[in-house]
Amino acid sequence: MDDHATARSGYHHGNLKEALLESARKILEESGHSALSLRQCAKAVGVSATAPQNHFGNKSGLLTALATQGYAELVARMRSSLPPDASRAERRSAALQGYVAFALENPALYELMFARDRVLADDPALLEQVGACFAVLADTSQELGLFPSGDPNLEAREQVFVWSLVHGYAQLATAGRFKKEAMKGMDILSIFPEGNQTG
Amino acid sequence: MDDHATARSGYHHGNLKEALLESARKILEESGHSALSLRQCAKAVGVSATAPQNHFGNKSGLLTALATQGYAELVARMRSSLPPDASRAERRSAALQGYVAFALENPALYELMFARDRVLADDPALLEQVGACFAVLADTSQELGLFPSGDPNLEAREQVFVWSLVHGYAQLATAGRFKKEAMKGMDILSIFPEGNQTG
DNA sequence: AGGCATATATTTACAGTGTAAACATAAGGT
DNA sequence: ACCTTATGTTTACACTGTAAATATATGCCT
Repeated sequence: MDDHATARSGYHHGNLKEALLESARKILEESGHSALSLRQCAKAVGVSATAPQNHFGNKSGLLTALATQGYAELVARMRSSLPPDASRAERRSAALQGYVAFALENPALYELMFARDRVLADDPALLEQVGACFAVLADTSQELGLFPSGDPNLEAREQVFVWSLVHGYAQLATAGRFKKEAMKGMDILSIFPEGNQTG
Repeated sequence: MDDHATARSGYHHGNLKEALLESARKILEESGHSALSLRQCAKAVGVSATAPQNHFGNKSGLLTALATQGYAELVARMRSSLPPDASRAERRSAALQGYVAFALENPALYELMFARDRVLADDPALLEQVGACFAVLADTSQELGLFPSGDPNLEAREQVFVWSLVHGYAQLATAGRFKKEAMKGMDILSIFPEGNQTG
């Protein structure tokens, strides 16, 4: 009958995989990662306790799918609302602000995206999105003017610098490690050192 | 009889708390956080399954104690082998290198130290060590020469910058996010922009 | 010394969880 | 129609955290 989305013929859900991801995401941000279980997701969707196994194999599979989704959204956030003729410095500012905004809006998911153990690190779909994410950062990391221009390893150095700075800021901010009174009017752009560009 | 350390009168262990911490640490680094359970720690020490409850209350208590221990070691690492008359730039280099070295040597513990959910964030002993850790970073963060010197918020800006850069680098490095071929001869100092100091 | 409060460790019990295996039901292609 | 596959269910089991009751040692007080 209805060939898309929330088909429900009683026995078959019709869109269970995405429904499970959605409820998993909700549980994760609302109740923290310790409350996220396959069985709770199943119950929230109204399906048997072991139904998620058919779609994700095991819990790592679900978490991997969540992380993959997270990276895709992060990339979209970094690219959002950018005029096509923006300068590299403008693209960098937009990407950095979008990156941090995503982390602050989805702290539990963001933590999962960088967790060492919970996710299948060599999942192809995940690797693809991770690559896309870091490609955006790499593109915007050039020509910082912070390192000696004769350096043969200049590009790599600039990339590592930008990734480290923005990830560290994002995670420390979401973890609440910075004192609030010192953070007034401070954001990722205000701690980004000016190179020798005009900006 | 023996009033210290590994006393063993059959029933009472004598040093169970530290023994549990030790085995927890071992399990964490050798088998990952998913393998770390109170029951496994108890079994490793040769004690009943619920004995850890007497010393840590619950699992969060054990993880909090682990994280506290981690921060203490991190501080020691940052301060290690520094001549008392070292300049601020020298202290900064030593602290940054010690910080990253600790993270690379204890990746699972380091992740736990910045986890959002697993640890009792307001534990006094933990807060004390966190404070000590950040005090070292704050001390070494001054006079970077990277931001306008007239800035009324200069100190806070410098601190946030240094914490973000070193934490981001440490976590991305432990997570293996940097491509290996680009990392040859690159470390935290080589991505630290030179200010206007002599260094 | 005896005696009692406390700390430390055990046993038992129970609800959640992940996961494997066998089974049931729907969907699709030949 | 029939078989194959995909999708859900049921059942079963081992492992985990945690509460509660119990047992054993330690320390202090008189």
